[in-house]
Amino acid sequence: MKPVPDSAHIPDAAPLACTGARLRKLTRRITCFYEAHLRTAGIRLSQYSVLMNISPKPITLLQLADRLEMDRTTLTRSLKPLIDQGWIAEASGGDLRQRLLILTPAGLRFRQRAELVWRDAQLALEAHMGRDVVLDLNTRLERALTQLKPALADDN
Amino acid sequence: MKPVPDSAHIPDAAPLACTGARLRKLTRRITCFYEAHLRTAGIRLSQYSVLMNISPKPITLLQLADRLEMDRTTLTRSLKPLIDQGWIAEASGGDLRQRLLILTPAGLRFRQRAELVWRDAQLALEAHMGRDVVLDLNTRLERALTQLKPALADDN
DNA sequence: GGCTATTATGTGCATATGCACGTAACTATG
DNA sequence: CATAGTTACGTGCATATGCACATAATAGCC
Repeated sequence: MKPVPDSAHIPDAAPLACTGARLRKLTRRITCFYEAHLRTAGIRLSQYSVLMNISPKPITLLQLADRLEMDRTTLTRSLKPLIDQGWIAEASGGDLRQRLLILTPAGLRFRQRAELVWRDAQLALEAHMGRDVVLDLNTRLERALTQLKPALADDN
Repeated sequence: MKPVPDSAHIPDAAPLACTGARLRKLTRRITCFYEAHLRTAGIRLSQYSVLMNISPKPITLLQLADRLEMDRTTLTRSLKPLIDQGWIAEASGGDLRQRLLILTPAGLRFRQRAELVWRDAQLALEAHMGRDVVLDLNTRLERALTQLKPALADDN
C-alpha cells in the first residue's frame, strides 16, 4: 500500500498543465487544417460558422452574437466581408437601434456549396486524426462548454 | 439485432458536428477566463506562454516558434511587447540573419510572479469546471495534438 | 572567389478577439 | 412630454493569426 501523500509537500491540488495554452495550440492547428480546405471555397472557418447560424429570417446582431457565443464587436467586424460578398444583408425593422440581419438567396446558395467543402474538411480531419479521437474530442469539448458557461458578464 | 445500416441512405461516414467551431468557441471562453486573472499581472495568456518557453540561454526566433508550435511571424509580433517591457532581450551571435532571444533577469523575476497568478487561474478553472473534466480535457487535447502534427509544410 | 540555392527574418494585408469608451434610440416615470 | 436610465451598436486600441511577398546573409558548387 502506498502511504498517504503528505499534502504539505506533495500538494494534491497542484495545478494541471496549462489548459489554455494547449487549447490555443490545437485551435491554431485545426483551424489551419479546415482553412486549407475552405480556401478552395473562398471562406474562413469563422465566416462559415456565421453563415451556418443565420437564416432568411431577420435576427439582430446581438441575438446572432449570442447564438454564436462570440463577442458582439467581433461579430460586427466579421460581418463586413460577408455583407460585401452579398451573402448577408440588412433588413429594416421597427427599432432603429438594431441591425436586422438576414441570409440572402445568394448567401444560401453559397452556403450550400461551402457546406460540401466543409464536409470534406471534417471527414479529412476524421480520417487524419482517427474518427474515434475526433468524436471523443467533440464530446469533451461539449462537456467543457457546458461546464464553462459564457462569462455571465460581471455586471452585477 | 440491429440491421446493417444501408450506407447509401444512412451514410456511416456522416461528418461529425464541426470540431473547429467548438474548439474556437471553447478557446475564446477559456482564454477570457485565464485573462481575467492574468490581467492583474498585466500579461496576456499567449505572452505568458512565450515567457514560459524561453530561458536565459539564447534561442533563435525560429526555434522558439517551433517550440511554441506557432507561426514564426505571429511570434515576431508577440515578442514586441515583451521586449518593450524588458523581459526578453536580443543577444548577438555569429549568424547575422538570426535573432537570438534571451529571458532577461527582469523577465525571470516577472515570470515568477506571473506564474503565481497563472496558478490561481488554473486552479480556479479546475474548481469551476470540475477538476476531472479539466484533466480529461487535457488528455484529449494532448491526444489530438499528437494525432495532428504541425502542418508538415507542403514544401515538398 | 563569384554565382546560385537556401535560410532566417520582417512586413503588408486581411481577418479574429475582446475591452473601454462613446452615441443614438427606446423606455419608464413623474 | 421632458428627463433619466437602459439598450443596441460602432470604433479605437492592442494584440493574435497566418499567408504571400521581399530581403539580407549564409552555404554550396564550379
